[in-house]
Amino acid sequence: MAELTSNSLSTGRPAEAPDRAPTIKDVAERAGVATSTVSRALSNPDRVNRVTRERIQQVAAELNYIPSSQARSLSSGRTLAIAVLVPDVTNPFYFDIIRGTQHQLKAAGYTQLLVDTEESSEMEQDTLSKMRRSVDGYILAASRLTDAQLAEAAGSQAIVTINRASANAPTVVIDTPGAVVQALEHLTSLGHSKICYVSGPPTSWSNAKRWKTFEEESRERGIITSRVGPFAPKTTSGAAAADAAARTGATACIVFNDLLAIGMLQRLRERGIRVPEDMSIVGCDDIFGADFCNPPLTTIASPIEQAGRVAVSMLLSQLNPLQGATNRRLAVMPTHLTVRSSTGPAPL
Amino acid sequence: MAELTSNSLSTGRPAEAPDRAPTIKDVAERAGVATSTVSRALSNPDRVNRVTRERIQQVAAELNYIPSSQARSLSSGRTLAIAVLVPDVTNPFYFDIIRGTQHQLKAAGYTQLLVDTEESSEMEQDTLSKMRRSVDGYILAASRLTDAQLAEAAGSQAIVTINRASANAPTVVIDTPGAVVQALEHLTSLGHSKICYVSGPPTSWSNAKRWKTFEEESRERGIITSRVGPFAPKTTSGAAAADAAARTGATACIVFNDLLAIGMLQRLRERGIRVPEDMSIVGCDDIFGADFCNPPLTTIASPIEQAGRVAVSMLLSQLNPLQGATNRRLAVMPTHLTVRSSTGPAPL
DNA sequence: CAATTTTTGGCAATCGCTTGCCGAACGTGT
DNA sequence: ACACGTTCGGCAAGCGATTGCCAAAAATTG
Repeated sequence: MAELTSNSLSTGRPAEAPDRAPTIKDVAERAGVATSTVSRALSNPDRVNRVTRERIQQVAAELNYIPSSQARSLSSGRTLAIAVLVPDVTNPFYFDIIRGTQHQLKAAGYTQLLVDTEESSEMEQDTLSKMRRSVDGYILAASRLTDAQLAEAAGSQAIVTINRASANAPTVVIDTPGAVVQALEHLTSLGHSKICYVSGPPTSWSNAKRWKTFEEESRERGIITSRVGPFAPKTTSGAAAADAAARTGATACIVFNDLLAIGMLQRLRERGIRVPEDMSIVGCDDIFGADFCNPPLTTIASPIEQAGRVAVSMLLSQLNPLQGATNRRLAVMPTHLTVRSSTGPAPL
Repeated sequence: MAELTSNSLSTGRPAEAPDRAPTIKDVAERAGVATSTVSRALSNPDRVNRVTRERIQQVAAELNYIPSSQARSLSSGRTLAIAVLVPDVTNPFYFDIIRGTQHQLKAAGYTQLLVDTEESSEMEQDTLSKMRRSVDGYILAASRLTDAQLAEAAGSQAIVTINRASANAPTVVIDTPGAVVQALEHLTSLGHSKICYVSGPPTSWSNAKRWKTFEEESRERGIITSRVGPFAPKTTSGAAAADAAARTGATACIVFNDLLAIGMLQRLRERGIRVPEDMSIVGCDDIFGADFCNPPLTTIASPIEQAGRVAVSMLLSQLNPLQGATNRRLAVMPTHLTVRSSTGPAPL
């Protein structure tokens, strides 16, 4: 990088463009070809003779030429950027999704635009419309949109959702039913028969899904269910959640997510309700912190980072329909119950 | 959004552009003016008559016109995008920085490009050069660059660093010396006289800074110091760190960051070393989880989100030098010691 | 009311790159 | 050698904005 100034000096005449970033034109001139040839050599290598191509590539490298993504997308129509919308960047659940998408996008030469929609469907919609010109597609993690909104959006742009099934867009979800069943069996085998579901945000699809499965499966097993909430998916909502759950007389709770569960843990301890002796707690997501909270949380784990990666590949295959690719519309990530210390035998 | 199709129908003739996003030209035609006027009406309102401007704005709204950021930046030279580079998106320490920058950038009409540099200075450099055409500036959180690299980069582009002082770029740092002094006083007042510093990554500026202050201040107070490490700033490195620290015979540790400290907590518990009875631990950063780990961590807290915000405003004022703005080159965020349960009286 | 200044809006060049189209050069089969 | 199919590289027209320059219109002034 540093040597290229000296490099242009070595051409004989002083460097023409002292500082300004080199453009395709600079490369073309220096290589003695037209800009169109440079363009092709760089982005459509087969279209140009090998020796020409190599010369151009060499010159480009010497000049440290980097094509302007703006100019490129202006003329080509593709931006090579994908927006990833998450309800809350500080929620650890999304960390791994973000990392997963980031990895996969970068590998494919795309840029990731991360947007925090602050749990607001308005903001989500707004972003969707404001960014439509600047990205090729969207990944919506835990979208708060209604079905209708989602359908409309998916009609005009490439979208993949995570943890939000929809008939209109490809989706990657985690296997909630399977997960709930595992949790339920774990709890019943420990002797619990009165179990409470601690509900997350009303606009959350996965919350609805979890509750539904929980209720159905519980009925089948003759478990007495109750439900409290909704609560915001934050540790700070845990106190209220814990109090509400304690009142129901349940001996175990399945909690919408780990954030809430961890908050509950703290509150229960304050109130002298022992976990798991008096009350068992099962969380969801196995987020950062679930393993070192007190007590460590039994929780439903899932390969979240992979979910992000899968979402990206689904989106990209939607954007660049390859030959033999069977466009998957749905991916279900497996789950497993990670048992730690927040669950134990039911009190007598 | 939905009404605009019907809107164009109501003009009498069928909608001209059925689907394609409306361009400035569409707006111009519909409003009966030239594109240049539309451009001005929208981004330089004083340059155009009030009634014309309002008509244009109305038409733009009807059409749901959104200017193409690519086209805009091609001609104007500004991208209205800022890249934020962090060493590890899944490190909770950066969450709040990210959220802070995101907020502030959005408020100023900028787009945030988040990049995970994976603790690698090569990747950081690479990003810096690859993105130079697509962003107006960079925020480097905990940069791993050398001084020389940083200086070079800062020479050709707008940069603000966080937690990395540099003569060449404006910086926001947290008040490490103050923090270390607080921690030290806390520990000495509890009777500790042999304290170990648990070191983070060798390329981390704040690590170096913390160690330096620790050593100096300890010397003044007659404390016997030791140092172990370096360790990667992850909970998984905590085990090795704990073992190493235990060997030193120190009764208290000041740990590079909370991630590492939390990992140590787990290991110490496994080994039956009680915290704080046998060993006191002080972390840094007060990240998510520091309050609910076991035992809750005494740590040095700092307004991280605000650091992100400040960094953004420093960067923006660098980009758009306002009139009376005294361009600050350095912002120091205050710190305070949050005492929880991981520190206690020194063993006899 | 003429002269001058200020507003206001349009023209057209430009930003850097992609791509459809075309012609030159180069093989090939007969 | 001739007609024909390929390959390769250049020309030039955009992509959708911004902006310097200019002229028409309006406002101000003496």
